[in-house]
Amino acid sequence: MIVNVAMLTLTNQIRLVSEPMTNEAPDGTGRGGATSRREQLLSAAAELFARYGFHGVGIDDIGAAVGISGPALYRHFRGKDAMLGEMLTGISERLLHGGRARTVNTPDPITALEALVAWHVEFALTNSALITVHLRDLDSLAEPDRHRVRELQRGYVEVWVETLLQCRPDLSEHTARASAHAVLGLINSTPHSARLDPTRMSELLHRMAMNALLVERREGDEADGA
Amino acid sequence: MIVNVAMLTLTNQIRLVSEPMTNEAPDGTGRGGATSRREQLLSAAAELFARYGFHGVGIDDIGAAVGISGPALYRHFRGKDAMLGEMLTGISERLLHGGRARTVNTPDPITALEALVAWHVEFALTNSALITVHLRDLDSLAEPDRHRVRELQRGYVEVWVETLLQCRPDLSEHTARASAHAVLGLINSTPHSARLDPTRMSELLHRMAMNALLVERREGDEADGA
DNA sequence: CAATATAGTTAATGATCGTTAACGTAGCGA
DNA sequence: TCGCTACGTTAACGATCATTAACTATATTG
Repeated sequence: MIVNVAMLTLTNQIRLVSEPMTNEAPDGTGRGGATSRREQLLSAAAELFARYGFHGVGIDDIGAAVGISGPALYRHFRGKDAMLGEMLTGISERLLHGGRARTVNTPDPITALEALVAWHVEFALTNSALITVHLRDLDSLAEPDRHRVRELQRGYVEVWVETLLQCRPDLSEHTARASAHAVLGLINSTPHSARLDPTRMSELLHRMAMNALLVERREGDEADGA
Repeated sequence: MIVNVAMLTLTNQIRLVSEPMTNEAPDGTGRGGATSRREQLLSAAAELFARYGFHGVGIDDIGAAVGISGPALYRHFRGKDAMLGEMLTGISERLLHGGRARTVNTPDPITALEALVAWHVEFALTNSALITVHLRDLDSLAEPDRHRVRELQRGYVEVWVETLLQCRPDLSEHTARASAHAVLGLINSTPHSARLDPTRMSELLHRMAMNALLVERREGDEADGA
């Protein structure tokens, strides 16, 4: 339904002729250095989910994207839902831990905020498919995973809110949270954007984000209390 | 699959008991003043598509959301695809025409940019479901509609780029386009955001957007030429 | 009042899709 | 060499879902 039929059959042909039959890590858990089948599948699925949405991608499409066909996927994942779950919890954990790591032991709040912005910009530019899926298909997740992802997301936003409040004591917590969401939206727009080269794009997003966050506001912002 | 079963059956009951059987506009094209069935269906579908994605919503879910059941939808639309098509072309046209209308006959470029920001902020706050669908399900569109929507989107971004370039002659066109996308991402983040009350939210987004756009840059931005 | 258009209903159909079953094979350790 | 495991394959199953068919009721109109 998605890729052309030529590619479906061709990849199979190619696999039989030229592929050295996965000589990387012996175990299926992907502990080895080279990219295991699991990682190949997750990466391909992320790309497909980003473009067509979770429900718009079939198991056969995912398999075909890495040169295997259809149900072979069940040798590596418990199912299609499990792939999405692993994908989203993975990205959420990486974001949260990266954000935390970059804000502790900083000399002053502004430096911490700069580090946070730099971290998210770098992540979004490097993993744009994951960013798209994480914005798009969270509600396609089954309950145990969805709750976990939401908690991780909340924690990540909390890192932003705390850092921002230290830079801007004039803001209410509500306003700081809304500002954080807005700037994350700005940075996460990269997948849809006409991109410059990575260096310029990174600089541009960084500067826009900092200036959006550090605007001086006039009187009466935190009047709404709780 | 989406709404609970109780609601599905209950709405049917309620319809039989209390609904005055659509006494608004006589024609099905929705020319009348009150909301016609078509508009009810479009609105409900937008909400559902926004939350679950186009492929995640069934025809029965859409019908149930307005108190009719399943295939009754085909009395108003040629199919599910046609609903999405109408939804996305509609929103894209409204955005483009609104943007154009607000930038002609402005005294100076900065005022035009303010008007553009105000327009998009107002639109995004008022139609957050449509914004989400339009970011999310464009690729679920069949070919004639998709092309049209993309052209309208491109035109809208072009309005932003032209206005921004008048305010910021120091920017290259590439940089202006990337900036426009980024600010649209900032404003479009509203659906995912912990919202303040509309007035404060609107002010916050407006101020953040203007400051993101009107940052003074240091030397050497437009050096990349074409 | 008959006729017709409008807007519903339920049942059936056909395609798609996730998942499982049954089976094959290459590599490897005892 | 004998099995065991990892990793594929294709075929079948069952559910879901968009769409169509067949039918009903209400309201307007000549």
